[in-house]
Amino acid sequence: MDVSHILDELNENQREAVTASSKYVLVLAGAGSGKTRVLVHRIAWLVDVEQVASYGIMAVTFTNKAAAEMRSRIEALLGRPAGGMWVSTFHSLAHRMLRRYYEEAKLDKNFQIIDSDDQLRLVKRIMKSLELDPKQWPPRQAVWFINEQKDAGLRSQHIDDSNNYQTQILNKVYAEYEVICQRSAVVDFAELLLRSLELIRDNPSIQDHYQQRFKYILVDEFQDTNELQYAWLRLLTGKQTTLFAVGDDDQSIYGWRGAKIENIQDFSRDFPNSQLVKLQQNYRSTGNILKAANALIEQNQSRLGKELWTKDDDGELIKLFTAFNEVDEADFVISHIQKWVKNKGKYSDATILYRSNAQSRVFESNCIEQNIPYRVYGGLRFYERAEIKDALCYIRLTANPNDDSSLERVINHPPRGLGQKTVSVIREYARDNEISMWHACQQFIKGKVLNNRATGLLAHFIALIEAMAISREDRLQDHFANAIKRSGLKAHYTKKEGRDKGQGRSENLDELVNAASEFNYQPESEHRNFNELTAFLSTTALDAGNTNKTNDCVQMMSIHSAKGLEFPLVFITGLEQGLFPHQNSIAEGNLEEERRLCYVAITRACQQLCISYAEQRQLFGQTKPTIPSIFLNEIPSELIDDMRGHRQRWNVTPPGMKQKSRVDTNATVFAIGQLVTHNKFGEGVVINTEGSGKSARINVNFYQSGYKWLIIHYANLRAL
DNA sequence: CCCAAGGTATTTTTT
DNA sequence: ATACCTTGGG
Repeated sequence: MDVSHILDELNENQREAVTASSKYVLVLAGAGSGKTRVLVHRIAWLVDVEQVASYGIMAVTFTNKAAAEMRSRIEALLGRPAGGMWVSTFHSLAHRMLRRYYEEAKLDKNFQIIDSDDQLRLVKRIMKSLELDPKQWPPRQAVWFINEQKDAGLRSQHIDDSNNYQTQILNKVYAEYEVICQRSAVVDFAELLLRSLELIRDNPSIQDHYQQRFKYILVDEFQDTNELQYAWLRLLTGKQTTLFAVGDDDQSIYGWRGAKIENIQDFSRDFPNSQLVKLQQNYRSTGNILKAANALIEQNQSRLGKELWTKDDDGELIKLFTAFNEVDEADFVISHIQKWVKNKGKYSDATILYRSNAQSRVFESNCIEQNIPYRVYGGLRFYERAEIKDALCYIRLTANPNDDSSLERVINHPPRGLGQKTVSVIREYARDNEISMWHACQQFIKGKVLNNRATGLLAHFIALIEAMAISREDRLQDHFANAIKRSGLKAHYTKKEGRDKGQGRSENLDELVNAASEFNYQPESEHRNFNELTAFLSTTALDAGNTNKTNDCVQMMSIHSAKGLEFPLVFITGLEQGLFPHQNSIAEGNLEEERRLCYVAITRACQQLCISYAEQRQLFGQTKPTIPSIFLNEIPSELIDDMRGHRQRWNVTPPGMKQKSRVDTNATVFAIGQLVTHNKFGEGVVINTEGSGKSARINVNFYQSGYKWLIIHYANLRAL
């Protein structure tokens, strides 16, 4: 058999991983070392060489994007569709199992998935009905508690709260939440995993079925698995199962949402006689970038140990820019990008990374002023938009009217006279009688419990949903168009928000109909056991529709969202104590995860890496001096080109600072960044100005005596 | 039912 | 600074 197409383009270690014969294999794949390539080639090896049926292979990822990429690369390498192979996210796989065995999982046939926004709303309502003061008991904290318990595999009944009042209260919310979800026939994200874990664990025949079927399980980004996902994998890994896990402990940056770095660290203990393969040759970055990354991550104590190397040259030094403030920092970054573009490059070569999303503002306004195309990643996704969720809640009700969560959202939206009072009567009645709100509504209409007006309005609402439900048998797009039309949402938004904004919402609703018409329903494979409507609704919950337009523009994103990506030119900004590493992480003692985050950031760069910090930064409305990040000290200075010395000082007002930096006074006009001299304090740099006329003040960072606020009128400053 | 005023928090994100 | 949420008055 000719295996050259699978092995030819691999290095020695990659081949070892792809052809490994051990039952349990852990591949420690450094950044840019060909991790996905190894997974894809491994699967091709199994199918083409070891003659494993596609049907017997399961590949698990965390994101839909990764799953889609993996599947398409597998099919490209095999030269045919990988039918029967399960290549999906944890949640999507769990979901498939639950649709297949909904009865054993004790779920309604038409159960729906709620997203984190729905979950928060639901928890808020429950806490309100339990009369918990939201100031004392923040709903977000309760959501966090519930998800944390589920991720640990615990139901409310398993939790010992006898010694802790706070746990008692939170667990009471959890218990009530479980009841409402079950009655509403909805499951949240963590529930998908927990429910399918319980399904496999409590039904030996089902466990046996999956263990017989999937003899080859492959896991991507293994360092990001949480306790529940790990337990789920172990339940599926039977005596005959081959488990192939790929990950990088140095890139574990999701500890804060439950990822257990221990899962990768303890792999060899939990899976005896496992084979460890390290991929350390990097195909992405220059030598200097890798040296910096290696030196930084070496400061972490708990590591499996790995050092990246490249056949590539050292390349350029890492540029370090010390900015006066965040505006100056943005100006440096953007002008540097301009230079890059003038030379040879494209805008899309460049990415600006930051620790927290709020930092994007300054870069954005600079781009706007200079007419530079840019794109910020990580905003609201399509299916999370309010108007889309509104429409989907109507549609969800047509599939499953018992969904209280959806009913609450739309019963009076757009307003139809069913205000808080009426809704709370319905809610209480449903709760007391242990029925869904939909059933409560029906009983209210028959029983005339409410006054005539409310009864009539309620009957009207019920009739509306029922009328929408009739079109359920139509083509998906017609069903959607009908529901949207009858809901009155478009008119509502146009009236409330005026033409421009309302029109945007209206267009989004049309886009939803489009999405329905383009939906690829696959009853033979992916959507077996799903009807078309349920399949679509599940997709909207599990795959929130990332719009990936690749125009030529500068990209801005948090370091977390940059994981897995690479760019020729990378800026890491805001390297200041408290910002990066973040204050909260320092306080929680999570410095190692912050350092891994910095490692991820550095290893995104292919050719040129620029890092920067500001000497003072505005945060929460206050400008404060900063301390440079300790990570700067951990990068060897011989790798750094410190631009502080040889960057030209401003002799014109930098763009974007015309308003803020100039002061209207008869005295000299000073720009931020300008060098000035003072009779007593000597030379310094203008940091900020404030006020106007004779009371105008100026903030100068003097080289000798530090920061001073001076009244311009009296200070007698001279520009240099 | 809508709007304005005031209080509060403000890391990172996928499913 | 600012965005989000609750609350009170019209």
